[in-house]
Amino acid sequence: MQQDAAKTGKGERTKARIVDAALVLFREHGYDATTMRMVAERAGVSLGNAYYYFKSKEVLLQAFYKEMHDAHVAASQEVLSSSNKLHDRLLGVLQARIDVTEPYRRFAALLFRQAADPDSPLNPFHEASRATREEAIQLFEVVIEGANVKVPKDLAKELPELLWTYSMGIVLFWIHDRSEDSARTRKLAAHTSDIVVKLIRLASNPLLRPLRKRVLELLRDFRVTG
Amino acid sequence: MQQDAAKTGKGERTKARIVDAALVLFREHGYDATTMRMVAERAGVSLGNAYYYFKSKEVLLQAFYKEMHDAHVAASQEVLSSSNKLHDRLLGVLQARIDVTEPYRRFAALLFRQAADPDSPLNPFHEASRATREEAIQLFEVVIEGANVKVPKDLAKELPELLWTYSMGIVLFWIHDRSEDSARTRKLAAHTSDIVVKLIRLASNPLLRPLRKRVLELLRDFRVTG
DNA sequence: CGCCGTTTTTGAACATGTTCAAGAAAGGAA
DNA sequence: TTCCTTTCTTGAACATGTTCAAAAACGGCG
Repeated sequence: MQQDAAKTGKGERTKARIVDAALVLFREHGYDATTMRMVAERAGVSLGNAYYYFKSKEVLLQAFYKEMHDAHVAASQEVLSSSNKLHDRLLGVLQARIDVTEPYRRFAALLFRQAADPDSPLNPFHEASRATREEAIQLFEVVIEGANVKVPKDLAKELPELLWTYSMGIVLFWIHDRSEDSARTRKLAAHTSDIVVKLIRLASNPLLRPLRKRVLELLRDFRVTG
Repeated sequence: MQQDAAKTGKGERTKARIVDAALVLFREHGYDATTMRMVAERAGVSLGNAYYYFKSKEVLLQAFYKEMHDAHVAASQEVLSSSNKLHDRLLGVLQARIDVTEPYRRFAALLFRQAADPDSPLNPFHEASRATREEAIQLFEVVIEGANVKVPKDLAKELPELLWTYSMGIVLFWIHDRSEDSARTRKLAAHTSDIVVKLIRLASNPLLRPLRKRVLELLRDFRVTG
């Protein structure tokens, strides 16, 4: 059962070639300027063949996001393995994302373009992208687990997703941020992550259990994600 | 200087015909299913002529949004002229929007699709749509002005835009809401508007002035809109 | 009216995402 | 090997947003 490229199913290899071509071209010319014909040609297949493997140009983006996410996780490792302070870890992960995705700001905008369409399979809240989303949320699980904070069980259960949602808010701001090196977004992340950490500490106070319960229930009831 | 249709500049009339055709077709078939050729034909002009007046299909949407907004304002009048309770007024306006735009939920999704693109002229945060945005914000000015609440000056200045932002959040939720008659969004609006009103009261407390100042400053610093 | 610059209109052409019928290749069963 | 089914591949065609050069209509001016 060897996994040699030569042995891998032919289809698999063709598919990989198409993704690779798309990634290079997306990076080089951006999404809009990259045509499916360019992708097909670079991959050495016919136009129709590209569509045999990818139902639309849009789904080719998923490969790009996956790659960005992997890079983000890798870039997050440094902070996550060097500090156990919640604020450092949270802010570090947010900054890592900016660092990694900075050159591809316009792609992030596309992500939100899709996010707005309830029927798009790329919508991060959509069922079809559950896997991708859960992987992203997992990163925030790690952020919390490795931090020296005690959060009550009920909150702990929801916290990763809450932080992910918060981070999506940062991304949304970042998309519109025209400042040099995304300086404004970095500032926003620093400010708000501080507040978020304080809120978590506050919410963990046993005295606030009833209020916390009510708020968490509300959030659960109106959760957007499947 | 009579404004007879017959006397209005020829260009104006053609332009109006195109908009009218677009509105009817958008309503009937939706945005995607309406082609520029259909619009042109219905308007009785050539395809190229439609593009002479409207740079793209997208900008034709603006006319649609304008119409929806006007309908929303009209539908809001009832509550606004019958109650001076802040909560009733705020929730009433939110509900009016749901009532009015319910049949066009998919259009709202398009709005956010554009909102995600920082360069789109339809982006509600964009400079180009400042007029539209300010008109929408104005509605919330009325909501506050007619309510029997005293808010400190510094907060009062920002409040309309804050409420507008909040209402955009409700819209974002609504886009993904598949429940019958948008029931979930209505519930969300009821819950959150209550909280919002309480927060406004709380924030107006003179004792909280320093905190309020800090938060408002933060908001001003990181305002997304122009 | 006849001329000229501007505005409006047209129809054809183009670019590109997507579909599809038909053929080629691959992989087994007999 | 031969035949059949499934998988893969192709190239042409289609739909539609958009552009553009040229023609037509318009509006004043002499």
